[in-house]
Amino acid sequence: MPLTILLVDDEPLVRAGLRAVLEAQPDIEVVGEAADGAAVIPLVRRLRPDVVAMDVRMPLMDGIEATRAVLRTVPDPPKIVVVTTFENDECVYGALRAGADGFLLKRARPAEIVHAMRLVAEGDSLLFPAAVRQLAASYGEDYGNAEARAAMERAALTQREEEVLRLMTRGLSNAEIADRLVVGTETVKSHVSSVLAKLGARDRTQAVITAYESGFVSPG
Amino acid sequence: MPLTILLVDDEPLVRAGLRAVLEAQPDIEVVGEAADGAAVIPLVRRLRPDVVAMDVRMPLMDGIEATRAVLRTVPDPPKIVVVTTFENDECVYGALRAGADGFLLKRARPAEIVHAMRLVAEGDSLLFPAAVRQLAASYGEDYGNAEARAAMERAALTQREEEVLRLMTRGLSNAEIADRLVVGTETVKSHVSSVLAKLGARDRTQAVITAYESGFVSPG
DNA sequence: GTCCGTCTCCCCCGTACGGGGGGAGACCCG
DNA sequence: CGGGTCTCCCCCCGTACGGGGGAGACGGAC
Repeated sequence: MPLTILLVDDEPLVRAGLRAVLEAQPDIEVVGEAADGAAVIPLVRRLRPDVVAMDVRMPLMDGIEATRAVLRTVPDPPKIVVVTTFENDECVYGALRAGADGFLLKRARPAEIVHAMRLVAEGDSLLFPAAVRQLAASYGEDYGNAEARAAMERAALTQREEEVLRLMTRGLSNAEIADRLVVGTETVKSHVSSVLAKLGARDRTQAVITAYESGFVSPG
Repeated sequence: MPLTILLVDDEPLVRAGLRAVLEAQPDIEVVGEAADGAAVIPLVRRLRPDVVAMDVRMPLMDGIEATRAVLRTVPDPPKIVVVTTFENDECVYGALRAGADGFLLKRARPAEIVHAMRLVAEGDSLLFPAAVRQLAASYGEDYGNAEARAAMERAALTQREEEVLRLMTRGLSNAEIADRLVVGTETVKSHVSSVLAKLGARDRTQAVITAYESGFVSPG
């Protein structure tokens, strides 16, 4: 039986290209296409492809959400290969974390694309060699959401404010932070207020989110 | 001039082993050793090694903190190779994010270790091939803080609760969530309350933190 | 049929939170 | 010296938040 593949990409041109490349192989069959992540789950359920080639950047639901959704909701889910244009696309990382089995550059040569699909279908996770270095490099840059990182930089928090923010990201209340820093709660409140103002956050939750998104603190 | 290396590992045996392997090479010189991350910065400043071989798990200051510290405080910092025992060591990921240039398994063959040091010194980031797959697999497992992940699993949130939590992690208020889900704010409050109860969180901020730490949502 | 879980909505109530002010001492730097 | 920044403290005040408790509707499980 052939290797069945579902293509998910908002650009018809890309889908056509992938289809052409893949269907040139006698043992590979493109069983369906979707233009957005939102449409993926029912298609996967119905078509039960071996592999989903998933674009990361799509209008309604991006590849990361879609990957997560498929893996959570579909029993015995297909392998998922994330397809992207840029080697250092920050989304790739999120997709891998969401459970993608590999990723692939759009500019890869046809033979490489075919090879990647076969490898993944066989259960091999892969990180495309040319991109591994870029991926590693992006780690070095202290990965994070670009806007959030910009917000953190613009913020230019003082030492004390950074300290307070860090404690906020541990889930401490103002009173607890005051206790920890051996200052009054009113002092903490004033620090918190300037942190919120500088980060453009409405409340401490948004500030903590920005801290995570910017890489100011990292999960784990 | 030789390739200079600083060894950082809490186990003398491991340091001895690395030293033996590396110094067998005529062009490699181990210029120093440290037993803990806390001692690294002054040593790096004084010895100015080309590469630091850094254990991830150490008593006082772990390899992640140490890596971050070195890269932040030392001008023109050395390359840092993270050394670990386990392929799926969760710390590895954090170290890479902290700016490590590569990682290496302790069980690697001597030739591989030497090769890795040379590669990194030449400016090549590397992810050791045998470990790449493991790393990718660990992505699939949805990397995150173990306790937080356990908390998320124990929580067993309903579909709606997950949805609400996801919107909380976008920084939305109860009213905004209600608006988004087209339900009443009281409904949202009730969902939020059960999310907090299930996650053992005191407030929405702590819930969002757990969500990030567990990998329920990922920065980026 | 009954039971249970989920989703929905409602009430009251206390408080931690956050906004908006003002003010004071310490420090560095031009 | 004055200006700026950082730090800390205090006030009032409104409200979003979270706890507690209750309840109807739907669905699936038994």
